[in-house]
Amino acid sequence: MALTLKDLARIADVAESTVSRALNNKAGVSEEKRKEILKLADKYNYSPNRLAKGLAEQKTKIIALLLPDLENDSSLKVINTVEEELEKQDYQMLICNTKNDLNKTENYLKMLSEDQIDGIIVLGETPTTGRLIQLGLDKGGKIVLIDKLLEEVVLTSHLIDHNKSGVIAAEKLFKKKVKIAPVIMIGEENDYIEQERLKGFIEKCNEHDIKPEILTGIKTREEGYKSFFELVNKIDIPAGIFITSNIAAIGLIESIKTGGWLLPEDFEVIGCGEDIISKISNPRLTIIKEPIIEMAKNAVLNLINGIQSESISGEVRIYEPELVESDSTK
Amino acid sequence: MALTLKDLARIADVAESTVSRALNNKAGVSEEKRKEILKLADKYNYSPNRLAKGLAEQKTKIIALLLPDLENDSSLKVINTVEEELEKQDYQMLICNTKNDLNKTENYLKMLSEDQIDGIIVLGETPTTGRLIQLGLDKGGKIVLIDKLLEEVVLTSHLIDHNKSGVIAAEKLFKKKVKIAPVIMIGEENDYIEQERLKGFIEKCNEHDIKPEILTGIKTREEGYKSFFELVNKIDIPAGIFITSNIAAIGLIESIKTGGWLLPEDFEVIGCGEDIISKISNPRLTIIKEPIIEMAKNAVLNLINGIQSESISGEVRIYEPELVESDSTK
DNA sequence: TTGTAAGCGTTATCAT
DNA sequence: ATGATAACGCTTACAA
Repeated sequence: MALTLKDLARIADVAESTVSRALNNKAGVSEEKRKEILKLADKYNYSPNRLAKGLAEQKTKIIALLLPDLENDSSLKVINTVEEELEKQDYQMLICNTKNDLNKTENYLKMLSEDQIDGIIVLGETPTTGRLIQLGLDKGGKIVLIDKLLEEVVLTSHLIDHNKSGVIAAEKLFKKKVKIAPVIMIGEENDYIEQERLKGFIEKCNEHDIKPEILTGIKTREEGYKSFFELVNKIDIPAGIFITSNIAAIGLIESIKTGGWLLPEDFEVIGCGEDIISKISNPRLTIIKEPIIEMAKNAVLNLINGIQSESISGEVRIYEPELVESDSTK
Repeated sequence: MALTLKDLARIADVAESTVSRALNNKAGVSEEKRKEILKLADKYNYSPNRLAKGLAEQKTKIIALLLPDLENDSSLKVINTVEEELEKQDYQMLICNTKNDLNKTENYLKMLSEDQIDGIIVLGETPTTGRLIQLGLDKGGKIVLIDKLLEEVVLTSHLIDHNKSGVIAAEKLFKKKVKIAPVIMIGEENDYIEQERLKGFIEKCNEHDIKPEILTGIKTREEGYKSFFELVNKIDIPAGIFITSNIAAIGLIESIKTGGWLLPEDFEVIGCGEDIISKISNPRLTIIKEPIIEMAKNAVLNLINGIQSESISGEVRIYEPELVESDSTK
């Protein structure tokens, strides 16, 4: 159907190897012949077959992105960034949504091992078993992690210092009203990330000799809304609140306003992660920003670098979250 | 490195063709041998090489999803749905973000034509030239469109009746206060989709012998906010507003409330598209829902069906938008 | 510089 | 039912 390299060789009346060299800018062809071949390739609109190339070269220039979900803004950001970086380098990306399901993950890993892909980027809570590393090792450990812990041989782990998030939030909430216990609202109680944030928050509070108020299981807008009333029953003085779920923050803000309190005058609120929600809340949410775009970018660079240099480093990079102030704090 | 079919054949002491038949459940192997081979394959953890398979079979079980951006919720929904459906059928997906850029698109199309992918799903405003069809024809026109117009041979076009969106919105806004001109706020003025919505809206208004108020260029939250004041200068009676950008709707709602008006009592607001924003607005936004998930699902089904049946139908399916009432209308 | 031929890991055709 | 072998489209020693 489509023109092949073989056809091109016949047309140019040279050997296939010569065409291959010419097309790939490799030494061993006279400039004269190369130009001629390139012209013909262009004229006949030749396009190489990646499968054949991959088979011969043992590399595909395709990498896979394993994600735990496709629900939130940050997944989208990562996809976006990874895609952008890959495209620059002529790589392509397969999206694998594991949905936090081990079966689906296994399934994908099996597919990927068949695909001869060059590398994998694993994001966040994607559940994995030993098979991940097994697969990786086949290709020389070309795996990069973003915000995920794994005691396995990987190229690079890009981690967020979630503890620091808690510290920063506590620090900010303390600034002006030292005597009031700040509040932290987290989602899943035994989630590693939430635990880290919580620890950092508590630590910082302890420095000030104060015990923070802790509410757990606040993930939805409704839970955010209700949590406020739960809160005002416990404490009667306005305070600062660090709430890790932005969607819950929306509910929280609503309930504060509904209750007749002023924001940020009475209650300061800090969210976590810069997404669309934090931008459209009213007032706009002050947040602890996690540099996921930078992380994703570096992840891709690391991966491609690792693929091309055949090295297995096993490096760990820690990224610091950062306070981005908007109108929900003063 | 990894075990190949050839190795397996040697181990089982049979010909490669026999192993291939056994592995692929094809006729021509005794049950006895098949079982034996399957057991060995399992034991040695054999996994086929998709590249080689693809090369031999001339099909890859990979399809590409071309999108105009990776910014909004609906892109995410489509990715999510497409991925889900494909995974069921053991297909994989390459994400190609064209960013509404013809160069990037061309680039991708070139890559894709090298990839020997089995099909393409093109979403929305992805800019395309004749090369798309050219590429498609090579593989027999395995292209499916979602919410995109293209006068080219494709398998199926899945289109939203955007005109109807305008009609439904106008209808709803009219219901109770027949004498007041409803308002429509759209974004890009010469965007096809917005034009259709506008036309439908105007048509319906005309049925009631009323000229609607039309505001264009309302895309951001800020524009939504300001548009309200622009509006109250023109009309002095509370009215209903159909605003096609949800993010702008957030601004609009804010300004209405800031202005001291009640919502939905004074101003009814209808948005477009069911995304996270419409759910977290306060009050929750009544919207014209476009069935993109259903469309995406059907698109995948169509595509895979088309790939397997080698047919080129050229069908068009129209999807009707639907009013989903929340609290911003009464 | 150029060509020949083997090899990448499968499937498919044709004998046996 | 089974096996040998060509074919898929490319790269890459090795020869010439």
